[in-house]
Amino acid sequence: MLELKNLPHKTIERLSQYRRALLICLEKGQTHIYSHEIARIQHITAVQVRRDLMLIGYTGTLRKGYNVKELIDLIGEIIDSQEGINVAIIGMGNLGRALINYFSGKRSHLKIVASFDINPDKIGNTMSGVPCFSTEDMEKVIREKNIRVGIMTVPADFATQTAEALVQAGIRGILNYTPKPVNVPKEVYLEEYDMITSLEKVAFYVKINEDKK
Amino acid sequence: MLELKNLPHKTIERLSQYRRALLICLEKGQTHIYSHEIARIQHITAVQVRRDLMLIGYTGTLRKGYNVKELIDLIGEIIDSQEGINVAIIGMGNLGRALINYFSGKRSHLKIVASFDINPDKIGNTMSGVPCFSTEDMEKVIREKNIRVGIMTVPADFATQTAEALVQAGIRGILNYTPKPVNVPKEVYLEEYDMITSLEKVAFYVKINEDKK
DNA sequence: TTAACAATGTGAAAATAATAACAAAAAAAC
DNA sequence: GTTTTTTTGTTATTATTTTCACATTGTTAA
Ligand SMILES: NC(=O)c1ccc[n+]([C@@H]2O[C@H](COP(=O)([O-])OP(=O)(O)OC[C@H]3O[C@@H](n4cnc5c(N)ncnc54)[C@H](O)[C@@H]3O)[C@@H](O)[C@H]2O)c1
Ligand SMILES: NC(=O)c1ccc[n+]([C@@H]2O[C@H](COP(=O)([O-])OP(=O)(O)OC[C@H]3O[C@@H](n4cnc5c(N)ncnc54)[C@H](O)[C@@H]3O)[C@@H](O)[C@H]2O)c1
Repeated sequence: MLELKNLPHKTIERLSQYRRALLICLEKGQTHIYSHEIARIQHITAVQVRRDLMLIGYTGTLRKGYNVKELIDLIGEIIDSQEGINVAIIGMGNLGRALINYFSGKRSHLKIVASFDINPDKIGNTMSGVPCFSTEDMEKVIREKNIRVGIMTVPADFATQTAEALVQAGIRGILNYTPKPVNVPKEVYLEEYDMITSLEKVAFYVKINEDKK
Repeated sequence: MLELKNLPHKTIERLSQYRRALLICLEKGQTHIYSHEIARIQHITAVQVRRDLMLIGYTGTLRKGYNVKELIDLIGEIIDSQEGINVAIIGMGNLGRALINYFSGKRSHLKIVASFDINPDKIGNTMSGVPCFSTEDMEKVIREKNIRVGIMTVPADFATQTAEALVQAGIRGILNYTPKPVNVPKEVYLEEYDMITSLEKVAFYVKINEDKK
């Protein structure tokens, strides 16, 4: 039997990316796609693509490639939850607003249903259909709306207390965009990302490439 | 001799993260730190930390741990360029503005010195000290200001043409925040990041954790 | 009809990354 | 002054991820 939890982490990330690319193909009316076409879009090898699809048990057609629609649906069955997942954004500053704009309407199974802030000017407003609540009501709203994932975009100084409040409220996953790493119990899945790390990595390899010459 | 280009990619990322944490320690007046303290902050093991530091040839003091100041400086010597790197942001929308705010004054060796847009309302403005130019002048400005890294935050439909223009202008590294993967010649270092992939990954592991019960 | 081609699927190998195990040594405790 | 503790540094081992190599099989074309 296909054991989802044994799928490599990297495969999960790539499946999300494949689907993103496949959705564009579908829109353009493309019905089939070869592994090497997916590979070229994602800057990886065709073998890698085929192996990932093998891992999720999808079989293409020889010489025709993979059925775009079918593959999108299968990836959905693998990585999405049947019942969808409600998401909240904590901290309606620049980044929080940018994310709400970006996500709104993008993925049907991931719904941003609430945002939170401490600034009274923001509380009570609605942005792209997402209402902003006071952080004081966080636990109540999270439970009422069955929010399972929180995206943290508060100032770094508030990262720790925000994570604690989210855990307290029974959140199941946190995506932390503040540059302050936070601690959560092991049953809460945590993903952290700092844009400065990415930029420093790019800068490092630019340096290396220049030195090579 | 220490061969920088042989450092594992993951080590580079972690070095950036270690430094971020160390800078906070330094601010607090902490002079030394143990490998297990760094490890706990980053949610990794102490061995991993020691191994990374071994790879860059840094030696701590037995029982005192690592000298915070020294380690910050050494990481700088490894991952920063001597002369600093000038950076541009292309697309001054929500995300572009958020990034400029976030980066400004954060890292002395990475300087955002220009932004670009096609919207006449934005061209000519300055944000956090960063002037906004027309994309028509991109090649000229990039060469004049010796900009080597570009951060793409334009709408996805303009991703391809923006990447081409950057390459044309002689850029050396691109950090692509649009959800559209782009192609660049191999001498240009490319890093792509899509927030939806991160969110879908969190959602997937939340699902898996719930199924386990 | 048959040979060449172009694609998938996968076991085996290689590369990369993380962890375990432990020696060495300074500091602390006794 | 000796033993215990604690921490670093590093080799060996294990785990994970990617790539190679090639069998398989429809399709195209000679
Ligand atoms: N701007 C970026 O591009 C960027 C990039 C990466 C990471 N970050 C990080 O993301 C975070 C947000 O960045 P930003 O530019 O949006 O900052 P911002 O100052 O614009 O927004 C922060 C928001 O959080 C609210 N807030 C403050 N304390 C709060 C609390 N305890 N609970 C809930 N809300 C609270 C503020 O009222 C404000 O609306 C920061 O930690 C920043 O370092 C930002
Ligand atoms: N908002 C987010 O949180 C978020 C997150 C991840 C990725 N993204 C992606 O980042 C990109 C920007 O997102 P956003 O929310 O800032 O969008 P936005 O619409 O607010 O901003 C886009 C900006 O780019 C400018 N622009 C348009 N065409 C351009 C061109 N050819 N050259 C230069 N500038 C041009 C526009 O004038 C505008 O200022 C999008 O591709 C989006 O998918 C956004």
